[in-house]
Amino acid sequence: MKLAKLSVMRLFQYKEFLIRAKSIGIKNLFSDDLAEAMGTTSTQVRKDFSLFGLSGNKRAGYKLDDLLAQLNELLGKNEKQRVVIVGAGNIGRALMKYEGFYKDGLEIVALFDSDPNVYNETATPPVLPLEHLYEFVNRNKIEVGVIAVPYHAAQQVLDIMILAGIKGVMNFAPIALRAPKDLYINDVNLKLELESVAYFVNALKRDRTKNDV
Amino acid sequence: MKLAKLSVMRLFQYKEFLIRAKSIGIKNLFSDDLAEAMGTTSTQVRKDFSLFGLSGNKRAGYKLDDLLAQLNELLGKNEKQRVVIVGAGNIGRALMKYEGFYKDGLEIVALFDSDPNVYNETATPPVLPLEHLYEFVNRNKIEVGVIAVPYHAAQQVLDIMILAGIKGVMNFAPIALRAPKDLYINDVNLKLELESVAYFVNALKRDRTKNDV
DNA sequence: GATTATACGTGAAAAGATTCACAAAAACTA
DNA sequence: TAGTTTTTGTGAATCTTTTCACGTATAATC
Repeated sequence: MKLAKLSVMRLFQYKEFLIRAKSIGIKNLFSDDLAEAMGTTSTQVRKDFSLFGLSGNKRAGYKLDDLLAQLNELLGKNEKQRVVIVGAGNIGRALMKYEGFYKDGLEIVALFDSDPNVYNETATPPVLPLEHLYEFVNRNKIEVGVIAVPYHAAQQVLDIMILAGIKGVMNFAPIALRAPKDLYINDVNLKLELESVAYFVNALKRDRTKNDV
Repeated sequence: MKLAKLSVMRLFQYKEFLIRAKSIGIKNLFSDDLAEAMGTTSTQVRKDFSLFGLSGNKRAGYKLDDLLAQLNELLGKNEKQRVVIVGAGNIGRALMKYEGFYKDGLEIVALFDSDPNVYNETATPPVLPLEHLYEFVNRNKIEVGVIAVPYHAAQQVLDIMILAGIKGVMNFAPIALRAPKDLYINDVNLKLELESVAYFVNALKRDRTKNDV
């Protein structure tokens, strides 16, 4: 299957919305309703569905339960995915504490750090010494990892992850990591995202004042 | 100017790399070096530069100091941008504690929350009651805000921000916000990002086993 | 049961982003 | 200083994603 990354991301969002819609008793909906809720267009919604073979009923739209079942099948709700986080700093701990993961099949099973002051083997999830990363991942067959360490340590951590069998990484370190291409890397750079907001605010302001003249 | 969002984001990343390169004594470099460091191509680098009128020297590449000066000019390093964060939960506090912002022109001037237990007016940045958001933003002419509240509160917070004069928002709430189109919104959905990693790991695995048969 | 209205599904067109290909400028060489 | 090499800068081509346009199925109405 082609990796239609943006469509997949939207499918997850549709799913999220459908779960909420279900919880308030909605049984049927149209692509327009989804589009409206997601800030996109009904065509986009239907195109995404079309790409992945999700279908509804002409004239009557979609049955929420059916659609949700199809999405869960497609997005793999049933396969629980265990995740390790490396770096127990601000971001690592924020992710750890986020309760929303579990119900969607994501389980944070351990954090790792190089600072002995933060070790806590009895917590859930435990915070373990970085030296145990390889063995832990390897033994427990973990496939997804989060890198939340300073940039100078990130490549090193990734190399261990790869050796240990990790197949997909969410990377918060602001650096381009080297990896074999069968590893899936998702870079998330929060500073960059915030900087870009500041930039566009300024850019739009400049634009506006220029046009006023 | 056209909003070439992806190019702008890359420009910020080039800048980040240049700062590091400068700190280890590099004086000149080629588009190839930048590309290599960023995991992209030299053509992409030059195209980005071309789009924004950044130029170097044929055959001799780029003088690091010149390039950095041009980037700072373009990306507005000099204009300090003050930011408020609404929501003093895990993500809000993680951002607050991140020290990397300040040196790049971003200053977190206050957090806001609805929970009296987290108020702390004397801290830096202070954590203030949500009711003060409008007045604070309005009085201090803040233009950038971060929404790090649960999804059901996000629209309400945004509405206040808009009234108070905010022009750009980084939104961590997993919901499509309604806003006039002169407001710049950057949605960041961490759960979605992690879910998608898990999805692609599974998808690639399925693919691989299928091809092995 | 025939007619009509509505919303889906999807090729085709458009828009947006990346890569190609090469002319031209600058530095180095002899 | 003439010739060669290297790297930039950018139109054109390609690839990707989104939007358009419309045929078709289905529910509702008469």
